[in-house]
Amino acid sequence: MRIRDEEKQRRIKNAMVRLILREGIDGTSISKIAKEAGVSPATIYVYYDSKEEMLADAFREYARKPYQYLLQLVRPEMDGRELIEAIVRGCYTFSTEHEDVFSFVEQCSRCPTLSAQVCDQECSCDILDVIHAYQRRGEMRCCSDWNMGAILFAPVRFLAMNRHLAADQRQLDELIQMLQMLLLT
Amino acid sequence: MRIRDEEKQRRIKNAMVRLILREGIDGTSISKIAKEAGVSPATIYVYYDSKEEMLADAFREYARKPYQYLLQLVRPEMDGRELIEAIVRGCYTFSTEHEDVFSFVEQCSRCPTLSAQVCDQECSCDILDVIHAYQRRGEMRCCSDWNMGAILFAPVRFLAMNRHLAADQRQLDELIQMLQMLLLT
Amino acid sequence: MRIRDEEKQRRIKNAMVRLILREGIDGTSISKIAKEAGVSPATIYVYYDSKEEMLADAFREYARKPYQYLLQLVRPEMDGRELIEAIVRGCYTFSTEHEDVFSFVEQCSRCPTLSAQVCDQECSCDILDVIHAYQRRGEMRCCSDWNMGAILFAPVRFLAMNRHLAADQRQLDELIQMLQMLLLT
Amino acid sequence: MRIRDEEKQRRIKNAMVRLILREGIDGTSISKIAKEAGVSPATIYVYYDSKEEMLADAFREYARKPYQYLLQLVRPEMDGRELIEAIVRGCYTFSTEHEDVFSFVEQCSRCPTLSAQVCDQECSCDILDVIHAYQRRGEMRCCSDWNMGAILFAPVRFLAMNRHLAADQRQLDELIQMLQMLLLT
DNA sequence: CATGAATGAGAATTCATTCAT
DNA sequence: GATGAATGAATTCTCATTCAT
Repeated sequence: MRIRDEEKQRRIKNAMVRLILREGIDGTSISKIAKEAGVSPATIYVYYDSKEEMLADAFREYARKPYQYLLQLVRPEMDGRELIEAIVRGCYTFSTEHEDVFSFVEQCSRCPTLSAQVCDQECSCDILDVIHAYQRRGEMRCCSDWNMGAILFAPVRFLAMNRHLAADQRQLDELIQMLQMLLLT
Repeated sequence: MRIRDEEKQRRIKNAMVRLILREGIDGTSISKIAKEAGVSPATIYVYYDSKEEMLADAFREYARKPYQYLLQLVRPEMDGRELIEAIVRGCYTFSTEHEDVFSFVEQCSRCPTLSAQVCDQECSCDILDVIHAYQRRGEMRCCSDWNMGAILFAPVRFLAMNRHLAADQRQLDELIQMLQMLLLT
Repeated sequence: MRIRDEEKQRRIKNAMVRLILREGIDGTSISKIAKEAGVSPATIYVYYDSKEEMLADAFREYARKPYQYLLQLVRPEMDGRELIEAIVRGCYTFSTEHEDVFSFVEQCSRCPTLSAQVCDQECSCDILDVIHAYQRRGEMRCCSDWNMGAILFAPVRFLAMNRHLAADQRQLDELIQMLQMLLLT
Repeated sequence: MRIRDEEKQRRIKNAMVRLILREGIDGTSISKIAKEAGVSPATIYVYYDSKEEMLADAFREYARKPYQYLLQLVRPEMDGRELIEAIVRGCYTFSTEHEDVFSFVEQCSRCPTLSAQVCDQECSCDILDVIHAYQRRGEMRCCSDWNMGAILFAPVRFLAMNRHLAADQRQLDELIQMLQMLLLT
């Protein structure tokens, strides 16, 4: 018996995400994914019951990725100012270094048939917990988690999305400054 | 004769946008659109050369819609505080009252094969001009247009997107307050 | 607009029935049918929503055919003896002259996913009505319709099915004689 | 070791027959059979070279079953009247108690790619031999074996097939009476 | 012997588009 | 201009079978 190959499943997922970056969800078919991953289309159905399920599964996994990335960056010794910079800059860096994952998650979260799979709030809860500590210590302004997420992540993602037209480092620096102004006490 | 034609083209566009809200771009086919619009698939090709072109055309048109909606709301006699409230609340209201258009634009702007069709900056230029006036008068903080757009529109859209999980009026009020704090001088 | 072609639908049905005679229901695919009918596989879906529906529709139509064939053969001036001969011999002749339809109906009526589509009793009701008249006149033995059908049609179909191994004219003559003996008064 | 093997082969066959009752020959695949039997698809190929061969083998085995069942029922001390009743009623009972086998054999014998595997005449030869004895003793009417089979088995199978619509015990009693009338001397 | 993984071939069906009227 | 019919190409997914362990 051939043993189930975790690495092959990874290859399939990666191929899918890469393709969706290039051609969009609606331009990405099972057979293209199979070709990109170097497996047979039928093999994909060894690992997933349907295309829908494959997308949902990857969405659920990758939606956490940017927040996990941020968690690695924040250090307890940072003050509030540094925290905000780390988060916003980290968010931007992730989007550029993993633009496939970034684009994939952005597309999925707007897709009506997929968006229900993931609650952004839940994905960001760990990083929100970090922020809660700063809020309790009076270093950061208090507001609802939804607004904290909205303010901290949405604008920088907007910049990242338009980075080819617009954003350079100065843009990002300015945004960081503004958010520090707004969120620090 | 001419009137009837444009009315039909509108029906097609509306049907498309409605469908894309329900089933996503990749679940929306020409024949489904035709059925939803009550016309023959062939009729769609009287008005558009291809599906791609139809999407692009609608994207170009609808991307301006939320900003046109805002322009109607702002009045010269508003002060900065009122302007920000009008914009943010208007943005939210548009998303709920025209959720098909909102979802359509969100999906298209994340789709790699469509996003190049539209520069958000250009769509928002009129409302940005209004803001420029406030900035010149010293009523609003100066920052790059990209960041102004990022801060003013992205967070409220995030709330609108998650409105079924999260956002109620209080959430929105809080966001408005924060943005007033940040952007007023 | 091209006009809907009844003759094309006929060609599709005929192709299907011919193929099912040669290769059985489970050896008959849409693309084989399309090839046999000289149309594109997609064209079949202009006329039917699914393979299942196509089979069901044809089954419903063809299940009546052998009984309609019999109705043509029986004449009011026949006596009971002649009636039975006409029916049994007609049943056999139909099976040989339209072996595709015969085989198709036999296969469908044994298939669990199709058999519910057709009630044999209903298909044979006209010929049963003819028999009822003979029964009322005392020319034929009375029994339930189900048993009349069972006795009149099932044995001759069995012979027809095995005609390559077994049945010749003498066999059929013998069967007719026996049924006359049994059913005449 | 040997015993375990045969038990597994039996499980596979039973699973196949059960499935074919539920979903028909064309809805029954190797992997469904494997799942139903609780083995791996590959295991099936330990016992059979191909799906075709598996079907053919089972058909050859099961086609004899109803006649073996009848043989158990007939007793030398029966007179002709009792014999006919035993056969017809037995035939019916078998169809209800082993409806999977009954449906399987009915389906296979109508399937053009399988029917050649089995000659019904050969399967029924033992029970026909019993009847021959009664014929030689003058207790039963003489006719060809094909017609004897046609008359004795086909009608009751027809009733069994339609048992949910039609046949109850009274129906069966009537049929038995008619066949006694016809076949006894 | 037994197996889950793997797959080329093919299944049913849908797609975007064109045709003929 | 408008249409339902028609279709080649592509879609998702399943199949019978083989592989490697």
